[in-house]
Amino acid sequence: MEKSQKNIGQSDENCPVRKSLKLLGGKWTLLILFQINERVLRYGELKRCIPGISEKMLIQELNFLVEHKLVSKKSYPEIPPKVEYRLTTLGLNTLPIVDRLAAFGLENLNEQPIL
Amino acid sequence: MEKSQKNIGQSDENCPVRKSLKLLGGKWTLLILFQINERVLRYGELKRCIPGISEKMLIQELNFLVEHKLVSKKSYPEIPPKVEYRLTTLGLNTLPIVDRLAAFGLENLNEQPIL
DNA sequence: TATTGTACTTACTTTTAGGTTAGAATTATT
DNA sequence: AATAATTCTAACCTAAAAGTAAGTACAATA
Repeated sequence: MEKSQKNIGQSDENCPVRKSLKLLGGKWTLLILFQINERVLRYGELKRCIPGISEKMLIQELNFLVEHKLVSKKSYPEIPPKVEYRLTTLGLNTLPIVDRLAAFGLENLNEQPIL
Repeated sequence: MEKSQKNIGQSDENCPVRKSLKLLGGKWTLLILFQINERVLRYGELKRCIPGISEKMLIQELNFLVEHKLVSKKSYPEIPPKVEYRLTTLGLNTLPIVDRLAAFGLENLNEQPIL
């Protein structure tokens, strides 16, 4: 194989799957994006949407998502505080991934407690 | 809200996204499925396809994938050993997910070292 | 003045994932 | 007799991810 030839089927650091996974591969990441979806959700609502997540993890993930421009955040100067989260355009672009994930789950992981 | 009403937008343990993530959410899982794809690959080839993975992780993941019926394994009684891996029907069903992941990476994570 | 609601923050501990290194098995080759 | 080739195993260790629990801020409300 020549040096100049493309490394077909080789997943180096520039592999798009790897890059996506680095951004979206967290335990809660895609689930949170899925829950926000096309809605506008307050922090508390979101928390109720994802039973089992700890406040720490939720905030941590949300900060990460805002930092990486997948989610935008709007705080209202009120007491008690009010904060809204929604997907950015980039965040919306992840929805096809989550949709496939959901479809796979529905079609292939019915009932059976696999793990 | 009535008790009998569906918990719309609520991600409990039966949420298909959560179930899929439980099965496919490992660091290397989707990448390995992506690499195998529609090919038939020997262990060594696969290893070369995924620079950076350790032998331990690769074997561990492959065992996991075989155990969960996403990948099938065929050993030839030869010395030195020869083992082939390929996707099962279930494994092939995950490819749309990886495709979306790849597309997202290509379309949104160009060049910029985000992480 | 005590309590409630909301969105966090901090410190600490535990769990899990992942990495490293070495080695086993077996036959052909040098 | 040593080496290579290939697929895997086992022991150990570290670092990152995640969980737990408590606390903060501030005004409204009771």
